[in-house]
Amino acid sequence: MNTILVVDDDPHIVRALAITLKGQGYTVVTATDGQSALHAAAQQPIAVMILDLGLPDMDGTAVISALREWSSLPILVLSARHGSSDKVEALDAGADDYITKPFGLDELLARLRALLRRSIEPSEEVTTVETSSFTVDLNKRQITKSGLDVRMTPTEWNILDILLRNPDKLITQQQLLTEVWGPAYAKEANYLRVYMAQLRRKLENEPGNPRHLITEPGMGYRFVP
Amino acid sequence: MNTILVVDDDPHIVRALAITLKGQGYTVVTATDGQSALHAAAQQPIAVMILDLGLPDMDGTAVISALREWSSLPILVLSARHGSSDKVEALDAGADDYITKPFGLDELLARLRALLRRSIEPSEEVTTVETSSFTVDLNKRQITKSGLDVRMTPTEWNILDILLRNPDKLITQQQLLTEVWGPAYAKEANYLRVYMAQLRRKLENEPGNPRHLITEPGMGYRFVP
DNA sequence: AGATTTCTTGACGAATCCTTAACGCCATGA
DNA sequence: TCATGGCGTTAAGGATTCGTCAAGAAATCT
Repeated sequence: MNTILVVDDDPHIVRALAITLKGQGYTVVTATDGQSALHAAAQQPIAVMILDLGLPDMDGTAVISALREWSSLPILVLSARHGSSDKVEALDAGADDYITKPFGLDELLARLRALLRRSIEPSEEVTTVETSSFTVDLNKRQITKSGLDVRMTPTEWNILDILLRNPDKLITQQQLLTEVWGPAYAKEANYLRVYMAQLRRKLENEPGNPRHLITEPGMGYRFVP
Repeated sequence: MNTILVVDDDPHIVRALAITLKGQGYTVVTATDGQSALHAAAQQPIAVMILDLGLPDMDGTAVISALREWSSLPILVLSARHGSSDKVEALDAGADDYITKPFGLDELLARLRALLRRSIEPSEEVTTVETSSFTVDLNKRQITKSGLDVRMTPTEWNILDILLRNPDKLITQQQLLTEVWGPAYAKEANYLRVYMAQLRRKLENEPGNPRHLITEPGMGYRFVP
């Protein structure tokens, strides 16, 4: 189910929110400062982030800006500050909604639903990709090659997923690195070389002479069906 | 530019909002009741709808539900009612945001920007350039010439990208050199000669007699579709 | 806690790309 | 006619990037 990331420095609020959200059927992940919030967002796919602006280690808008460097997940801001300049600042930094404390739980949940409703749309449709040497079901995360199932590690999946959802499109090394490892790793092209080799060994008929996972020297990689 | 549809039964508010929004560079369309609002939304592409809940002819949530039957455009609700049940109702009917009157104009504008930011994404620009001898998809970075894919090196692509995004426009050698190699190389016209020759060999039917990648002696180069 | 899988890191030859220089062509003007 | 300057073409070296392998660290599972 959808995973919500709750970020607040007050453990009471975090626990109360977590209980409420779990009661609604969401999966909940928590953080109590900006650094761990960013880390948590990079670890797993998050559907919506609920962010308190008053964090101990860094400014709330700084968290938003840092996240927006590499992610477009919806952000719902909680804040005790009613000043309109705070709202404008947070929204323009990249937040999607802003509620002031104290707030009604039912309103929070309704706004959450509104954000989730939008973020569901784009996926679907392209669920299964077929080539001459392998078949991938992107939703079930299942790969078949000549009748046999192929297992992928999490990192391998992330890379493959990006490439397969953009057939024929050149994906920059930077894009791949920031999407999979985060913006701090944008120059570690080693990783890509290692993982592309593994993907080819698992998927291509002739790993040394790939026909679907193509290298564009100096630029990036491309999936050709 | 983006078109905003303002719906409110109070003409004063409509006019005030319209003036403010136009001042921000938006195009504004107005309506004072639910029926004409739905009609206006059907007439033209609307980027965001700002909707007052207290309309004379029909309930505000009814307008939202009716609109959501066929459109997914972002809706920002204005309302004098502070009750959380009103908010939940409107948001669950399909609204994307909810502000209670009285509201700060700068907050309204910030929330508007947040909604617009999200709705821009899906319109992936179809940047594909076609000529009599080759086809280029600038988004995918893919080039086709008589059915076959053509590969480009990073430098070749940088030059081609600049020329193709400015059809019929003369690009000086300085511009190309500074964009691709940096300002320190602004006088190394050798590079351009070498790379233009390679581009022509890969793209033109008669590389010695180019029809699309034209030299303007003493000045620069020009792409002619 | 131990075992297994996964991730990170470094090094090397091979492949690719960039730079540079040399030469021929053509138009212009002395 | 010849000299000059800008442009096109080609080829070779040196620099960069890529594929591959292996081994230790970290994370995950049992």
